[in-house]
Amino acid sequence: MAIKYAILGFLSWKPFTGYELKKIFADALSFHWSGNNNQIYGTLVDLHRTEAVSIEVQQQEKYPARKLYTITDQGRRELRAWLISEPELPILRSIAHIQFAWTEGLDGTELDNLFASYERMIEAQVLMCRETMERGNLEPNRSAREHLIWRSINEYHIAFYENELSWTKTLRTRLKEFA
Amino acid sequence: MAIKYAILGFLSWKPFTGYELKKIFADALSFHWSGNNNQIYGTLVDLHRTEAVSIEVQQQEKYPARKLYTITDQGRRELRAWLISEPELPILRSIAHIQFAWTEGLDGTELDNLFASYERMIEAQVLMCRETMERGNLEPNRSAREHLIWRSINEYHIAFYENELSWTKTLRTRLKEFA
DNA sequence: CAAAGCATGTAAGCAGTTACATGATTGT
DNA sequence: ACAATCATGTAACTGCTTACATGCTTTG
Repeated sequence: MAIKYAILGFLSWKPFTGYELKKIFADALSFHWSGNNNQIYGTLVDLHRTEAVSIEVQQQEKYPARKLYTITDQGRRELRAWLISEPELPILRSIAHIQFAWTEGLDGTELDNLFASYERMIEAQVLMCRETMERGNLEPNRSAREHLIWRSINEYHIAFYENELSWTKTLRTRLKEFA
Repeated sequence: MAIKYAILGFLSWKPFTGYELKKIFADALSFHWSGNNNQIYGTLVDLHRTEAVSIEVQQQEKYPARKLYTITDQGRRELRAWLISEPELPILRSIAHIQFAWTEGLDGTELDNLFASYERMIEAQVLMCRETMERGNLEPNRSAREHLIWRSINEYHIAFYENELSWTKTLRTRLKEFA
């Protein structure tokens, strides 16, 4: 249940509504959830049930009422306990690599087409990441230390795709010898 | 349903039983499924229902009967169609990075402990990957081209964790300035 | 004598996704 | 007129995981 702590993290910065959190997750580079309602609204209900957050319902004239969630002391303690607990290993899953693994039956052109198509996708992804990052994806920025960490995490994400790209290019070049 | 094609891939190399496939997935570096029964036996039932594989039941004296699965022409066609289809983007999810993102409330020592613990985990993972790879994780090796692809995929996996390791070390060093 | 291996399969559950549902308001 | 934004929530589904269940055999 990591999304629980991702949400608690945002609320430890400042109060948000479910709708806002949903948008944050949908645009985020490094918070990898899709930002679907089920998970966010559900987790918020759960956090409220366990008294990790409190709710303030704000009536509005022109728009539907919004629920502003604020972290409680209990919530801060829970978050802190998680933060100092054993981290998890990162997970990498590359379906495309499985595709590549079983290409023995393809001829040179088919194989190169596959790699070319992959290269284009990764290239587009690198550009998208850069854009998202330059668009200055919202960030707490409460201290130089925090800023360094957030920038490093974002750069790591771009580097991941750039690395994938250069891997693909190298392999593709080397495969030309078999054409 | 990528595991379906991962299994079809292995069967396009040579026939296997469910039990063998399960072990293959459990030990594999680059086929990231846990190798749990539900998925493998279930997928095999499915592949048989759609006539992508045929079953030969082999009675044994001392051990339970085994079902040897062989790919059919239909199965080879399905696999081939998938192989030349649009690849998927690789997925990276690092719960630990979310942990790092919300450490503003930790003091220098707590933060360094967290990073140190992460560094140790990744180091262990790199070693494990190397071992798995050197133990010559089974590989079709039907041609120089195929061998190059498989080696590249394995090396990519190690490089992924090595890259994570150097990222962690760099960030950790830079964070010492804030201590 | 216990643990691991051979070999199959089932049950229960979590995490995450897309799509549906409502209904006013604002922008193109 | 149509789409998007604001704001909440629900339903149905996929993918994947751990754990359970059986029962014989081999190894430590």
